[in-house]
Amino acid sequence: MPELPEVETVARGLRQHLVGRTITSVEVYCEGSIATPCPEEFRARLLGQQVRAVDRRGKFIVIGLQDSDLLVHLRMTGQLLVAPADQVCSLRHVRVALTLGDLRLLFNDARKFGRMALVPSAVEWLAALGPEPFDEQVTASTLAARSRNRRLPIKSLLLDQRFVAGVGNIYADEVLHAACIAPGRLACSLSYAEFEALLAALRSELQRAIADRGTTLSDYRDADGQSGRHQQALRVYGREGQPCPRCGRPIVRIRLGGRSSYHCPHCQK
DNA sequence: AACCTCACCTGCGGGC
DNA sequence: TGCCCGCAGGTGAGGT
Repeated sequence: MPELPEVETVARGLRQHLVGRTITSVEVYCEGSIATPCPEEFRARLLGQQVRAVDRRGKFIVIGLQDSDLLVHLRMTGQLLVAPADQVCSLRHVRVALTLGDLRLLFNDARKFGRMALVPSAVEWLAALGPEPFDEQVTASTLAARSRNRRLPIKSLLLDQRFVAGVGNIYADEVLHAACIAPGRLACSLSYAEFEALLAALRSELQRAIADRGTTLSDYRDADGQSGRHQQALRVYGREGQPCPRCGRPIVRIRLGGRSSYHCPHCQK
């Protein structure tokens, strides 16, 4: 579920609480939630490490330690929550818990899709990820060039984390609506002007969602357990049958790449 | 190589 | 009330 704006919000909250603290205990309740290394090594290597920084890359949270990086991907239902270490925990799906002095960092994840990975270098581990949408090197020209031979729906390309990092199903639909582009259009068929509109929409939609601290449809919470408020600003996602905010005609849901896609067939061409 | 589908899990809401 | 079905924001393995 969490996409770039939600992960950014979580990372900011974690940064505030965790930077400078030292990991004093590690509890792994679900071994499958650790991608690498093995749980024993994961625990041993984390103990005593001080948190240097907390960042985001695409949909990954990067917790920078002294000699390694702890990566967290929340996938659909993952949450990273900070709570007082002495507080009784009422969460039902805690997979990993780290104690840092008098704080506890809880990785809660109902569907067990999320993963933690302790790696020597986040930059190397995430090298295959595409550029951040706010990176200056991303321009309408570079997007157009990289789409030239791509005969797949533009929405599918937006969801490909190697194309740009951080876009998921909700914001892909919102961005395409803002840019007046139909989700099923083949990527190679977009004009230069459409790539300009797409990039502008990508940046403004993500920025607005970050300002709203993300979209909460069900599970998403920030590091302090708070919901986002961008769900009220969504224009198409989840709004099948409701009027398009731009032209008033009904929003339509289609199936694209196995996922629900919401769009306005009248004003998205 | 490029693209598509499905499996991975669990929970929840709607229909019967 | 309770059961069953379909659906869910992400990703990558495997098939075409």
